Amino acid sequence: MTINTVKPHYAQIWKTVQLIPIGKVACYGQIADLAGLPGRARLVGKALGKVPESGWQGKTVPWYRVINSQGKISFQQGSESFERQKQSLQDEQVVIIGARIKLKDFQWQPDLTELLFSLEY
DNA sequence: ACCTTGACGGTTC
DNA sequence: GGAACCGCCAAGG
Repeated sequence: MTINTVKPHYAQIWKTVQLIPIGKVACYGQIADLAGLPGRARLVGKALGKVPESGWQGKTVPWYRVINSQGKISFQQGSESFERQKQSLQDEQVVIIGARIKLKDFQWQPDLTELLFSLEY
């Protein structure tokens, strides 16, 4: 995957997702805001669906750390994707009841000053 | 250029 | 909680 073949917005979203720490989760809308695309939560979902398996810019993209604003995994329960995401999160000690994750305990709360550097604004 | 699709979100009931 | 409704708008056909 080269930078030339990728939509700028996708790249920006993937880059932001790479900042979510192990064992934490973020909401689609939250990622959109941090990526400089306020209100574009749906675009984040789309972009995650296109995450290259091989990773992006040398690092993997932890797509499974992104859930919806209600604290739930967005895939339909029981689907293959759902189980894969749930398993990946549990592997990082994230507690999941059904499809629900307690945002209060596991939501990523980024340090803004740190972000300024990471995102190279 | 027009139309449909989305791993969404907030509002409201 | 949860379901229905509507706004959002880039991307892909």
